[in-house]
Amino acid sequence: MSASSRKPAVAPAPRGRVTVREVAKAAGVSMITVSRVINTPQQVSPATLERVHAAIDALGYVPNLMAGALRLSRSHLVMVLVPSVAGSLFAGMLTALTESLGAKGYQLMVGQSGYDMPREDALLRAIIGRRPDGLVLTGVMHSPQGRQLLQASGIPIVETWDTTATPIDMLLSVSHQEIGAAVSRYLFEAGKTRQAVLSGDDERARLRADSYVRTAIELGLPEPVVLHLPAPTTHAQGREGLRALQRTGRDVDGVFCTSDLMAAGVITEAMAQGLAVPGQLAVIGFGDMDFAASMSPSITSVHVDGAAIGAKAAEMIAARANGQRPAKAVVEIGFRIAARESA
Amino acid sequence: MSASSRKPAVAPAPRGRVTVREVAKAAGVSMITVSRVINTPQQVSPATLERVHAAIDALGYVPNLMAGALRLSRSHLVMVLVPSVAGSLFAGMLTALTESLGAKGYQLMVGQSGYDMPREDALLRAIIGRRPDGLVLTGVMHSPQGRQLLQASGIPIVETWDTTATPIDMLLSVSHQEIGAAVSRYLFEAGKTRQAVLSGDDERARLRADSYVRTAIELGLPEPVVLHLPAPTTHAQGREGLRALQRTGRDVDGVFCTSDLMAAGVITEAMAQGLAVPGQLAVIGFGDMDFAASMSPSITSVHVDGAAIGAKAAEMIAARANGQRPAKAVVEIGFRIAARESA
DNA sequence: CTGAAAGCGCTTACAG
DNA sequence: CTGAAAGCGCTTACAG
Repeated sequence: MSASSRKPAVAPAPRGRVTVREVAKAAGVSMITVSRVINTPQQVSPATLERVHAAIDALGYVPNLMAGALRLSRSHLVMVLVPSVAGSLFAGMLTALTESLGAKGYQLMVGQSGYDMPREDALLRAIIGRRPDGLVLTGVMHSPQGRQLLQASGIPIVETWDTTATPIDMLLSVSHQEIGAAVSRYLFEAGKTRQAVLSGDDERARLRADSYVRTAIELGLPEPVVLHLPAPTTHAQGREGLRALQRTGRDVDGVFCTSDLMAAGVITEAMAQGLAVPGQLAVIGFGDMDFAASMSPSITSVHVDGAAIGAKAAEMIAARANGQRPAKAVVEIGFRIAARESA
Repeated sequence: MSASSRKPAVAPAPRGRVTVREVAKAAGVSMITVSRVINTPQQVSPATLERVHAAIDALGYVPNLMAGALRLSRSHLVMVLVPSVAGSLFAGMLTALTESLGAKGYQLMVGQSGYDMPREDALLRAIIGRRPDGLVLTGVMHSPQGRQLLQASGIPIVETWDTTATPIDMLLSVSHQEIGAAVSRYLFEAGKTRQAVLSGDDERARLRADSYVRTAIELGLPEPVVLHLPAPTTHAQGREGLRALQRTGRDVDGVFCTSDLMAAGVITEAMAQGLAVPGQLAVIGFGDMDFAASMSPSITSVHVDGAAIGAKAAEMIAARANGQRPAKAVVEIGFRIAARESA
């Protein structure tokens, strides 16, 4: 008895699912032809095309994309890691990514990383293990182990919403340091000299807050009061934050909030107390959420073009997947302060 | 020359990626043993374990999850389709799904469907093609083709955030009809008899709005004014919506907004006009977003427990993936009106 | 405790 | 225009 006549070494996977094999049998053609009908129909005669399509419809065949991906080493999958899908800060980027990638034949898989870039390998391995054709990271990866794992994977990677001199691969750079400095200067030019900052305790918000403080000092102002609050920051934290600021006994005439939701909370609290905004208290937010322009008073906010980040990231990854190197591996995204009523 | 001595029929996939083969060679063991080190380490001797781990680390090996999934017909992937990742209405569900599924060894893939359940096959085929171990749909699928494709796929499916007598598979039921009716009654009991509704133009918002209108009529009130606005609805639409309502010339003392963001906009506009809320105009929102409780006036809003939906969906899918049938294929989620200052 | 062989479902360069 | 065979990277029941 030859070895190959043994009972199959492995129990077959649960049958019943339709595969190319069943379609081929039903249409009276080979599996190759079925594959061609799906991928390169121009190579198939009209009559065959019709027979195979009929079989596909009759059997409800949907090709297994994982098998194809394995064969071709192309998953047509791009992953993006955001701190939280809850916050709307990255909504513009996610929408642009979905649409730009969709147009290029990729699907987007959204993962949540929490508010700090994960230092443990687990999440990274789960990502690399799926062999995405690209990976978009919100923030830059600092952990040497993480960087090495990603670099070794060969996956095209775009780090964004932050900046670094040593990107893993490609970078869509946003300088929170410049943002913090610009906000302090903006308030200073508006005559606000007693500055404070309500900051989320995540890495990038801290960068904005620290730079804001440094700049105020450079401008010769008293050192701003800083309050750190757990990210993701909320409207309620804005209200409570203003009260906490007041409890410090320091007189404050301008507050930078590292999110618009917090800024709205500060304004709500200020108005409830009868404080004039911006007269007695100027407020600047971050993110330029939809509601910032439409509130009363409208909220002055730092605008970062998330849609541009998404579109650009999609482009870079698609280019790389096609074997091209992008024109530039590092692109500056920039920001602007949308000046409105609150400051 | 035998057929098998021909040059390989297919160009090999881009090499250089580390596979079990390389690890096995480096550790001086078989591929099977490497697989065991990763999946069932208790079956491997300590000495071998150590050698293989050393090889894995040295080579930076990360197992290809797609290959494993293909072999085992288990992707450990669950997909969820939401109208938009931008809106925060589903944030609680997404967070709960991510966490509950993560604890069970699944990864969540978030897809955007737009504000109506897709009628075209394209998206559905992209989903089924990935062979997820479960699928969570925001809303119910009406299209017969879509229903059939999904049913035939054999993928455990949870429809939610809506209700139907004929679920494809499992259902976490939310009745927008009951919600609309409850809101109209709530306003009526608060003495508001000249009711209006600002509704998104998506399917579920329409259900709430229509039921609200019917209920007001049943209560003997004049037929409410209805304004439909493009989803996803915004703060700015709330402000403009109130003005549009006023332009109809109808006197209104209670408005149901099918999102909290719109409700906040209506309140902003009312206050800008010097209207007392809720005295002259009561406002009720939907979604019970974080900020609803913290604004001033705080916003009365319909609360649906999204986190419960996420956790329950994860549980149902995991049970089904383990071959169990869930205790109940249909579970009522319910809602409550969080009574606050605005109504 | 360790290994050989088969197969998950697909696709492509070559031959006819 | 159509088909045979090999192989993408992994895992498992059986044998030793």
